[in-house]
Amino acid sequence: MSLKHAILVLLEKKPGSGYDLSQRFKRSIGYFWNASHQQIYQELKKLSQEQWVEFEVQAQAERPDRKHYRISAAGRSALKAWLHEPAKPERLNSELLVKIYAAYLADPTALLPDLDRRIAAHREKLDEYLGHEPFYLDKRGKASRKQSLMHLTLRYGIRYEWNWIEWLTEVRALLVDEQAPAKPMLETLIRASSRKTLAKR
Amino acid sequence: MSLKHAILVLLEKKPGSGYDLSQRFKRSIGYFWNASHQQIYQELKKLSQEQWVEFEVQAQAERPDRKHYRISAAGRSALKAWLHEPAKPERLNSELLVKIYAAYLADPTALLPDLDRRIAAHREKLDEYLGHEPFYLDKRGKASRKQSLMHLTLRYGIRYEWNWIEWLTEVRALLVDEQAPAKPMLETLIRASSRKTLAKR
DNA sequence: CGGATATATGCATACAGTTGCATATCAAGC
DNA sequence: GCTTGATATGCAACTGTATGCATATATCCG
Repeated sequence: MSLKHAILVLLEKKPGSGYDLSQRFKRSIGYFWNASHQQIYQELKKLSQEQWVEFEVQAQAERPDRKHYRISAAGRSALKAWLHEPAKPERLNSELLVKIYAAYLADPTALLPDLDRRIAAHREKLDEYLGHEPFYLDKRGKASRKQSLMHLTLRYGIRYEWNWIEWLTEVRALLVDEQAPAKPMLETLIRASSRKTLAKR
Repeated sequence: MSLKHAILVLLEKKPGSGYDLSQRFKRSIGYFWNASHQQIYQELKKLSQEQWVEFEVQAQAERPDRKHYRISAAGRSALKAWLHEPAKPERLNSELLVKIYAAYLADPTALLPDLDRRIAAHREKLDEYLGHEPFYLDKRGKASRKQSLMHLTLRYGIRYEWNWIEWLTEVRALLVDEQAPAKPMLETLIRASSRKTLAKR
């Protein structure tokens, strides 16, 4: 499980409450990890039982009390140890892909609402992420390794969203026009690049 | 949950045993859905309780008995109904990305074994998927909608693996050379393409 | 004045997915 | 002869994630 570690990383960068963390999951690192507030609160409880985080209650006038969490020394070394452990292979399970694979069973337009909703959602995220990038591009050259790594994770998010948009647009074209889509440029690139890497080996 | 529906789709295409299904998950549609044999057997049990699938036991000499499953009429209409329901938004959680985000805490080479393992795994899958594609390309023009849809899901798999390879290679370069990677061509394409779509709206 | 949204935390339950184990046969390789 | 791997199915226990509910205050908007 790495929700534990995702929380530890966030707290290592900056302490905060469960609520703060859920905002940060939504607003800043959503391009590689998502967590609901319930998961976060439960995980923080476990983490403080393990002594990997500490907290102090902050009473607030006219606002509910906050538990201000920060990572402990034990938590910090657990994080470092985790970085040296092998990661388990990613597992891809996409409901939408299953639907598209099965789409021949229904009429061609049945999936259009889903497709359009998803394309719009990915466009929105892409815009958001592209809006974050100038921050990193501005300080090129003088960027620290930490900054460069954060930038790369953002670029993963950009690639991911863009990939979905391109592909879903192809699928949409097939369902609407009832014909195979024109071969997009990227496909050619993929094949060219992969032939190169294949030749190299 | 769509493991249920993934199984129904597979049985709709071709009946078979739990073992057969686990092979098909591994070998043919792994580019969008993965399931372990335990999950499959449990799900098949539930599906036959719901009367969405039927089975007959086939005794085999010198091999364990098989349960040969096929989809029922009720299962087929459940599948069709499901196609018209909205899909829930995809949720992205990548352990490796969390590690890369946190990599500044350890020495730069700590993640290299993970990266190399993952790059090799994605290359292997990419090769496998590229090997499947000629089958679809050969019958272009005379391909049915069903075939085209299957082809598109394969292309998703190809894009997915390629995307990982490209990006992981950038990350590796940063960790090894301790410098920001050269801006790859794709990144430029992404930005160009997105500006177009932004302008269109 | 009512409804939506933001702040702030949490419990209980259900469902999904993983891990470890168990059983049984046969073929291939060392 | 022994191990490994493929065929074939399954239980039990555990971990992880999702869903629904509960509470409390304040602000913003119409």
